[in-house]
Amino acid sequence: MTRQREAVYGHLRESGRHPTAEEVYLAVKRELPRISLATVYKNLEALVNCGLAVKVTAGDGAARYELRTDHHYHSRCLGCGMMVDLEPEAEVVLPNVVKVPRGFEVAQYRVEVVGYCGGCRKS
Amino acid sequence: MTRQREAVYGHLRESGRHPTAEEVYLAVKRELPRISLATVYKNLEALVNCGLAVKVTAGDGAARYELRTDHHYHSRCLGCGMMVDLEPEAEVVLPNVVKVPRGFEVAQYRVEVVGYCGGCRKS
DNA sequence: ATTAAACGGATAATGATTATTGCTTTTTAT
DNA sequence: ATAAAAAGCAATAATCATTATCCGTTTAAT
Repeated sequence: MTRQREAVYGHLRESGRHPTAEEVYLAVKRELPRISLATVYKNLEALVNCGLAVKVTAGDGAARYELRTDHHYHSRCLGCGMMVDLEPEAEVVLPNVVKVPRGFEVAQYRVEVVGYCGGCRKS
Repeated sequence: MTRQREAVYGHLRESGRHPTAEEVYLAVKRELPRISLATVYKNLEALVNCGLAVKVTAGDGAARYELRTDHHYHSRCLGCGMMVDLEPEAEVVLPNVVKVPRGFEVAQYRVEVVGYCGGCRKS
């Protein structure tokens, strides 16, 4: 845990959001002005590898990162890309409701609700 | 519907797979050797815009395309990136099992089972 | 203290996708 | 039928996110 990695981790913890690598970079730079974007990427990857953080690839643009918590779902806004955690109303174990191909080893499953947030909603 | 667009559409229909833009390009090139990768991208985008096809962004690598069908789920192999349709065992209406934020307009939801296919499975 | 390993910073490279440009084909209006 | 306009194509350049490389510096082990 170096100062840089601590700062990256700290931003994930304090922001409580799902920032992109770029956003983490801009935020951490205020504290460590000499940090490089590549360092942020490297430290985010390190945090993911040791299980402290999770990388959520939205698909359209940049990947987003968050601290690892119990399994939950996300909503994603097609307008601004904002990502928000969703609380499950009922626990659903996805691998039980779909037919997984023979021989397929399930590592994880993802559920994402896509649409438009209040601010971006088309009027 | 130009010859090029027809060929792109035809490949999506006949392959029955989830090819990337590159794979569509290579396949269509056998029929229309002068076609350009950019044309394939543009036509894929046009097919998506008019609702004939769906773009499925896996997150790690290139996006994949398929013809629009009724809603279904996907599995994705972390080894080779292969994507396979999943038949639901039971119909689950996702927006009913999560709390969507106030004001959020749900356009679609995605379910993805991630893991390793039989061929890529770690022994 | 000395050597090796890990890390950080800067920059270059890569890979997927999108934008631009000029040309060709098709469509439309006369 | 012919001229003008529009749409589409191909090639290439540009962009964006991410990863690799290189080298100097810090940290850890002996």
